[in-house]
Amino acid sequence: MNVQKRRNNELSRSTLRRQREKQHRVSSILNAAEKLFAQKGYNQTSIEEIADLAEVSVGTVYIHFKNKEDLLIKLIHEIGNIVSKLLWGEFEESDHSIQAFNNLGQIFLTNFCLSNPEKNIIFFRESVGQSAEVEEHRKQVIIKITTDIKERLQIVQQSIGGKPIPDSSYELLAVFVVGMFAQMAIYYFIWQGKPDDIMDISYKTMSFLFGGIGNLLGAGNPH
Amino acid sequence: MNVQKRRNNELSRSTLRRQREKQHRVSSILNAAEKLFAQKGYNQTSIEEIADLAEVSVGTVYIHFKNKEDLLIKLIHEIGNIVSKLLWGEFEESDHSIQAFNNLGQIFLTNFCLSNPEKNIIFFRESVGQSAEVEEHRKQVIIKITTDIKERLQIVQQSIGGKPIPDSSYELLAVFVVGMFAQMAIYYFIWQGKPDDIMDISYKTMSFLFGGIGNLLGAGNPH
Amino acid sequence: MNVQKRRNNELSRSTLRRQREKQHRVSSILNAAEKLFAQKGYNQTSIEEIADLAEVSVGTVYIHFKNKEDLLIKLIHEIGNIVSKLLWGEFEESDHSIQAFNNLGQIFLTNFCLSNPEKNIIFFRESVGQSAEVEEHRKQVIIKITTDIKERLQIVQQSIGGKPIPDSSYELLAVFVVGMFAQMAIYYFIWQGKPDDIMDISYKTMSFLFGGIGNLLGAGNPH
Amino acid sequence: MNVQKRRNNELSRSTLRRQREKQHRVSSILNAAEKLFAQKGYNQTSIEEIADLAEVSVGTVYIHFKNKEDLLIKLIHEIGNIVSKLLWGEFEESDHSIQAFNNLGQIFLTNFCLSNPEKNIIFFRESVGQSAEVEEHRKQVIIKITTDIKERLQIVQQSIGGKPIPDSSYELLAVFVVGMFAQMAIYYFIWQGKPDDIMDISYKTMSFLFGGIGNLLGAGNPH
DNA sequence: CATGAATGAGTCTTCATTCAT
DNA sequence: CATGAATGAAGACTCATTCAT
Repeated sequence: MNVQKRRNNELSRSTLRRQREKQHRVSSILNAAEKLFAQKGYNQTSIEEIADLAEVSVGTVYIHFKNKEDLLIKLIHEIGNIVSKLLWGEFEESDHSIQAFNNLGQIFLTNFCLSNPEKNIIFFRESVGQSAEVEEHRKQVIIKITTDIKERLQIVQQSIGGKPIPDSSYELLAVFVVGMFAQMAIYYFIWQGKPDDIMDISYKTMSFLFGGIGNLLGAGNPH
Repeated sequence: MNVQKRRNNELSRSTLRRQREKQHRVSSILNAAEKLFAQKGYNQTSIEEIADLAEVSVGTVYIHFKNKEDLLIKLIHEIGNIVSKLLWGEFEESDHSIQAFNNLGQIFLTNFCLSNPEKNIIFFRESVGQSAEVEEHRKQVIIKITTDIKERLQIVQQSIGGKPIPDSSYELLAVFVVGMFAQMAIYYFIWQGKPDDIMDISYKTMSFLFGGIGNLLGAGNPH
Repeated sequence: MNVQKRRNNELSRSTLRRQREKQHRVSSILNAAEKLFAQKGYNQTSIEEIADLAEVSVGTVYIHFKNKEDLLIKLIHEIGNIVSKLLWGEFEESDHSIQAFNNLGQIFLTNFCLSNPEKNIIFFRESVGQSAEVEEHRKQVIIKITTDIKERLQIVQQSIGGKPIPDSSYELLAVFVVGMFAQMAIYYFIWQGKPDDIMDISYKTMSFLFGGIGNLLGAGNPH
Repeated sequence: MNVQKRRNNELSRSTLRRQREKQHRVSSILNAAEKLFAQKGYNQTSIEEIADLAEVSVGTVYIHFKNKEDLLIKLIHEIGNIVSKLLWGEFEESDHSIQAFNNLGQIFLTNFCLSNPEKNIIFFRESVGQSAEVEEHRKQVIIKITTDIKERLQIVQQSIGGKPIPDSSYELLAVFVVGMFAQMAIYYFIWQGKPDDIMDISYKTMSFLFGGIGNLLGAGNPH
């Protein structure tokens, strides 16, 4: 093995290591930001605190993120992706029946709100009322989720052979669903410690939803 | 009219005028704060800007309000009272029937969200994600509204002779209602300019609600 | 008694009352200022607090005193006069002997430092390090006291027939005396609660002084 | 010299330079504060002015000092150390005889009051009557100096074989010495430009002191 | 790429002083 | 004279961002 080759190998190894380290650094910073934003609030958290908790320097934060806002925006999208995967990962593999919806509520409440209290706080509280830039990204993520729900509702409706209704009604329904779950996330998981019985709430939520959807879609009682 | 009497009248007039002026100043400041918080955002608005718009000095703001936070908190409670009066003023004079609920949605969307876009923005966006103090007051107001809705739901349920259900179910229902309307306020009135047809949305919302409530309360189809 | 006379009488009475009230108001304000300056410090006391404690309005303070500084300056001169009367009132009626000095130390420590802790604090702490204006007045008062002491020392020296020494030596002696008592006022009465035995300290102070003066004036042992 | 070694040297040099620069910045700021506090007064000096004079930014001042008060406190301790070194540096190397005290007065007046007019003003005027925090540190420094003097007096007394006297008498003596010199610092060096003849004053001061101490310690006439 | 000291614009807040009533 | 609400200049302090090493 000649010197050139050895060098190449070394570069290769070190490049990989650097990429790993870089990825690790970015994660550290995001995790630190998430923890502190949730704990102390976005405005009350300084970049220095984030850097300290992530065990990097202030300058390093600015290598990987444009500015403080950018940290929040990245967290918003990260959380949006997690929620999307959580909700649709299972759903896509299902029969797209109306019953498949049954699980989504419980998954959101258990696997998101309960399991990720800090993400919950950031998405439903700390990312609201900051700058126009942050608001824009939050809006995109929520509209994405709303649209996803709307499309699934349409699929389900078609699968059960319901009569066609205007697109705007599906949108409205999706807005309702998002609002209901957002409010539960705030009311039960941020303001109160956590609800007594998630399963019960989840069941009742679905019961409410089916009744409402059934009435709105004019498909009679969906069970 | 003798001198004594005239003097009394003069005192009375000047006292009244002072009170009017004081009230006017407080209102000016709150209006200016409301306008600027909605327009530029709470964090991006300085006390000096508020004072300028209200045509008072910076010091005067601090005579009537403890600090910047206090302005936001006062606005939150003011908006909470407005919403309460709007919703329950009419309802109390009604027969408390399930149909009386019909109007509430439309009133909220038309007389609050549409008529007071700045109050809407402040309550559903700018007052979120600030300090713990602000959050506490926002929480109080929303819990108040939620509790009010819960109690009305119970009254209506009793009036139609439905079978008794747990208190927590009414609370859950109220949380749903608040979440649905909050999300409509944000989605249709802050993010989009305004919905095409408020009447239609309002009608569909109630249809959804009746279906959902009916299903959840197990009272069969309420119509 | 005709109307005119009655009126005159009334005016006279009311004028007297007014003067009494005015004097009372000025005293109230000065007392309030003294108490608060000593308690919270000059810089940490606001005119509003002084007005509140004196049970007058903020505006009234400014009728009787040019500004906040003026309050402190008036207090400085008031205290200066009290100290002067305390020290020289008795001394003037004495035989101006060296023994007459004996009492002065004890009078200062007991009748000023111990009896007027607030005046002590204001004169030796709160009136120092403020503005050039305040400093100027404090300087005047202390130089007045220093000069008084110097003159008495000269009188005593003459009365015991000591040999003449330069004027500057008397001044130096007076500076020492002022410094010693000022430091006792601070050290024992402000920093420590109060000394264990004022009589003992007073006695030793005089013993020290007599020894020092005797040595400096070259008059041998003064007893 | 190989590369490795050069690199080490470079690191060493840059680290040293940084330390020098940091030390230099802290000194610049303290010097600027000292000059301005003495010239305009503590209250009349703004942080911005200090930063300007020190040729650093406002933020840099806050990197090295907690707040404005902290600047004054650091100056107080710095001055306290300078005075201590000035007084005891020479004394410790002496025979601890009563004559060794002779120089201390002159050293203080010449090498402190006359040579450091700004430090003199800060210690005896500007650091008085500010906040409780500042007062506490001033108290500590003066008590330290008083205790040092007291201990030296005891040593000298023992060295000349005087009869034992209570500890409190030494303390009182030390308080006198501090008070006399403090008052000279203020009277002659702050209020008057400077005394005509420091040597003469210094000589007389010691003469006074010896007489007073002699009398108080009951050791007879010390010459 | 990493560091972290330096920057300085930006803001809230205070409070002595004024003046219309 | 008395009042006390209004004034607004002044200043301490923060912290996101930069950049020389």
